[in-house]
Amino acid sequence: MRAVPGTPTVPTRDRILYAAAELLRRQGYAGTGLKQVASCSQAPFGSIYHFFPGGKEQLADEVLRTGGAFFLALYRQILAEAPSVRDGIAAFFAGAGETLRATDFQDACPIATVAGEVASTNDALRRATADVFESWLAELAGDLVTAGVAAADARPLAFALLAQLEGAFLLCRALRTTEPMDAAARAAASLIAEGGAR
Amino acid sequence: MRAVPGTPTVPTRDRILYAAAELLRRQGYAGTGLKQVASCSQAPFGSIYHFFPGGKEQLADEVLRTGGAFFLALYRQILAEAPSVRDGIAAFFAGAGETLRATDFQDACPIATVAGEVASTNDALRRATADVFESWLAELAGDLVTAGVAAADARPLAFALLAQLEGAFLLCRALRTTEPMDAAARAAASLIAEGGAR
DNA sequence: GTCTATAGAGAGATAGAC
DNA sequence: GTCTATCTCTCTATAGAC
Repeated sequence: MRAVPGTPTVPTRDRILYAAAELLRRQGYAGTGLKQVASCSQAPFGSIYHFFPGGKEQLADEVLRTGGAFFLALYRQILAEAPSVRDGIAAFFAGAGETLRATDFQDACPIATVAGEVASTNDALRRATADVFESWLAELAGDLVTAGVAAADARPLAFALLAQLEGAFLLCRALRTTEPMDAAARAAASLIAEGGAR
Repeated sequence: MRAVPGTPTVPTRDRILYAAAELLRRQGYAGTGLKQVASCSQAPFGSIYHFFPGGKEQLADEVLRTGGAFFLALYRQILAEAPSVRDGIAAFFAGAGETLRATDFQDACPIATVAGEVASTNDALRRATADVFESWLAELAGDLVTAGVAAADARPLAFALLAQLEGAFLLCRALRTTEPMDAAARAAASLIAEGGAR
């Protein structure tokens, strides 16, 4: 592809990855076709197989892992700007609700929809989602320990907070309200306080 | 169909509904084919369109609503056998974890996988999932009020408990552990106690 | 590397015999 | 009501020209 001088061009591979990420998170794995990925990314169909020889599964695997890493980076950024871990997590829940509203309830968790679909149908992709969830959990549990939560309590509390977030994402998308996310945010704050975090 | 004398026969329509429910909850909407439903229910393919003239969408709609009603009945039964609302909800979370283990992490929420898929892609089915979630929420919030939770707090608390359950279902299926459900159960108990329920 | 055409399988849906 | 055959469409994947 020839770029207009001075216009930075997004590489084809990245365009494919980005378009696939959007489609997968909204429509799921089985519901997203590679033809649709090609048209949305403005890439020729053959390029998908050029850059992802493993086909749909390889593409989805990379989408899940890079999407998971991106979401983790977002979390880290929000926490870095917050005065405390408690406030940071509260800000993260608030931001999730705002994003839902701003995107007409389309942009929620980048991997949840696919995770539900592949958990019992595709073990390679199931592992990808498990790796991502584990990476989030480890980060969150570490932050909770930093905030003063007892080491033995940090992992269960992190699981509860992550479950609260994921469940609220699903309910908000289904009901088209942020009421569940608001309730989840309050519950999360309560659980964190109960856990003894500063 | 001719039944062996003395052998009660499950009606074809019910067999289709039941098989579709199992497949949809494991594989999702786009991932489940009507041919597969026909073979799993031991029904001829044409019978699907005979009993469900609206095709796949009508079938899925009925599956979601009847599955939701069945799950609600299960919840009611567990609560009826428990000495208190608190104990009943705890028993429900415990039962969810046992079912996950007993079914190799396949039987979780009857509608969550489809709910995630259709939230942004099929408004009729999205409404079906929303109606089911709302029915569960209303029941749960009512029980919390009965247990002594202030009326204004019951609905947010019910949302948080439902989100806790749904998020834990997803994490358990992805990670193939009941650790998230155990953590969710503890968190739920803590939230209920905080809310002032007996 | 880019792009098109097509193979081969499987989907949802329908028609019509029995 | 039961069951089969088939239509049309779309999917993943591949081959091969440029």
